[in-house]
Amino acid sequence: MSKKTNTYTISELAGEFDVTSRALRLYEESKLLAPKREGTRRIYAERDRVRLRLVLRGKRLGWSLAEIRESFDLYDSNLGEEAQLYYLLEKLDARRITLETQKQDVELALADLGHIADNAQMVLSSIQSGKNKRKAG
Amino acid sequence: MSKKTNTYTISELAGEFDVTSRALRLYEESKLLAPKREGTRRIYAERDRVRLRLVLRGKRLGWSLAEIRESFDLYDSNLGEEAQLYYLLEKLDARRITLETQKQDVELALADLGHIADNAQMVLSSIQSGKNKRKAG
DNA sequence: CCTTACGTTTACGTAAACGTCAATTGGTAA
DNA sequence: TTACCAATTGACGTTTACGTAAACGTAAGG
Repeated sequence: MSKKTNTYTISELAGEFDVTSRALRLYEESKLLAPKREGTRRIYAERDRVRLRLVLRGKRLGWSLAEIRESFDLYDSNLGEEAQLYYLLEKLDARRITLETQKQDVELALADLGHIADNAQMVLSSIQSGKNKRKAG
Repeated sequence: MSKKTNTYTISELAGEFDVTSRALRLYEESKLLAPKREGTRRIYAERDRVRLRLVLRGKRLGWSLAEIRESFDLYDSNLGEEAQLYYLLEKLDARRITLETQKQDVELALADLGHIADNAQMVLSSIQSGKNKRKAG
């Protein structure tokens, strides 16, 4: 059984995720990606694709590149010493709290949209019933 | 029964929501707030507080001030003509879709955090049981 | 060999969202 | 009146997240 060693050029990866090559280079400079090199050219592996997926998810959540980097650090964090574990758990909890808040915010925003949409639907159907009356009359 | 006509100065409002006065002036310039004036001074009413609350919620969701403005426009939109209603419903649906995506993203991020935390907890408790053994031995 | 496509680094530009003065004004307490 | 405080406008600075252009390398195809 051979490992899957799919690789991608910068433009392939950029195309697949609909970002620019410039962005990928920036993410690398920001320590979010670490493609191998073939001479001077970047060679992206599956690991980088996974990372990129996480980067874009972070962006959709409104995180800065630095915050995304921190989230990677949490994931890769060294679980050696007890103090470090407590520190990690603290940071995880802080993130969890803001995510829970964000979750509520999303729910509220969705509810608001729903109310507006309901209202619009009502107005719309009253307009259309008016048309039907004129047709029938 | 008299209307509640609570008003606030800029620093009161800024203090309550933990933003700077500069930010409030920027939000006004961005048409997100519209406080009355008493001479040259800004007088914020309940309506502005509500708006500000929504602004901050939008920010927590990662929206730009322009996007927040758009959301206000959706809310205040004129429901006069049929075409406008369809337009409105389209925009509402677009927002709903990105919010649903964001909701999933939040869930995924929370799940990831949970896995890391679980792992850390396991390592931590194994460290602590090691201590107990040494204590007992 | 020449062109074309794709990639590289370096450098500068830009829009958004404020922060940070500075100079000034208006109201109030002493 | 004077002194002070909060507030105002205006201008400039800053950070983030890229966009954009210049100048160059490399490999493939005609």
